[in-house]
Amino acid sequence: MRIGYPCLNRSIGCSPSKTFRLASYTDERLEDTVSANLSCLKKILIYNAEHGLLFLRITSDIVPFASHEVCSFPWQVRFSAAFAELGNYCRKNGFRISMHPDQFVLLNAPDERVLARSIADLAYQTAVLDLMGLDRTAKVQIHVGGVYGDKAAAMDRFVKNYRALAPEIRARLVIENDERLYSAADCLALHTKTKIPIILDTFHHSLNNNGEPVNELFSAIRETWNRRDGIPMVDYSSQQGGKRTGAHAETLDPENFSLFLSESRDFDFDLMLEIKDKEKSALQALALAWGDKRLVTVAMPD
DNA sequence: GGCAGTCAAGTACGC
DNA sequence: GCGTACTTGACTGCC
Repeated sequence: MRIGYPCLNRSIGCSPSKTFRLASYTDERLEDTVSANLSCLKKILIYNAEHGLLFLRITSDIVPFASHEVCSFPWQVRFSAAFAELGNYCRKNGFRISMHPDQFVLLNAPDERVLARSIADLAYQTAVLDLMGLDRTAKVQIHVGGVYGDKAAAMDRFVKNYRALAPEIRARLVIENDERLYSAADCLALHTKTKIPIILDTFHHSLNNNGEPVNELFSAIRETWNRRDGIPMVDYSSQQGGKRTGAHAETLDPENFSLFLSESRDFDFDLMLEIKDKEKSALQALALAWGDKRLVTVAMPD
């Protein structure tokens, strides 16, 4: 088990998600922004190595507008050496890496223009991981998509569109259960037709489930990841008190987290903490998990 | 410098 | 029909 957090680090004084308005796009602006974002990403990786946080989700904004038609800059060529260096650092430190396109990426969209934009974005995120030279344990995670008034048809469309993807995208793509439309059971049904690995989001599962016993679910999910995909990834969060159901917690709930560790003790996975205070919660989680036989560590964290 | 409004993108849901 | 929410954070114009 490696423990990590998504996208941003609030302690180090830079953001890897710098962007700009579409209206102010220029090649120069893009080049400067990506350069700054990659330099910040390097700082995050160094921080993570120093603190024993070995799982990181790279922000989709690392190359702003990368999959947009406005983007005419050959960023893959310009930054190939920088991406390779970041990837080397990840491998050297035993990091697990993921990316998570946002809610606009819909592989089962009936509208072909939406589908085309979605595939372009998947190609971009796949290219980032490929440029970093990461093996296929580095994943791009998406939700199944919309229902469009006919769930069976929407799932069939997912299968069809998934099968038509380029092999390099399929090698990285994984699906995650969401809190309203597609449960873990729905994802497992899609797995039987596509062999796509499944990321379990435990918080979403608590809001949208079919009453599965935890052990059965972890067992089934584990079987969707083959050796080349690495051990499963799991997203963890908990409910923020006083906010709408489904709102992610601002800070780690130690009691809830310890219970989660205990309930999942028979299963190994890499764990992403989707808590709003980011690395702070991840460090707390690492401390709470300390001594857990699953934990991968490089050194005792500070 | 600080603030408020707005920002590429899609869908579903509650009012 | 419209506003809101989503992993939300970051940019921009105005004071």
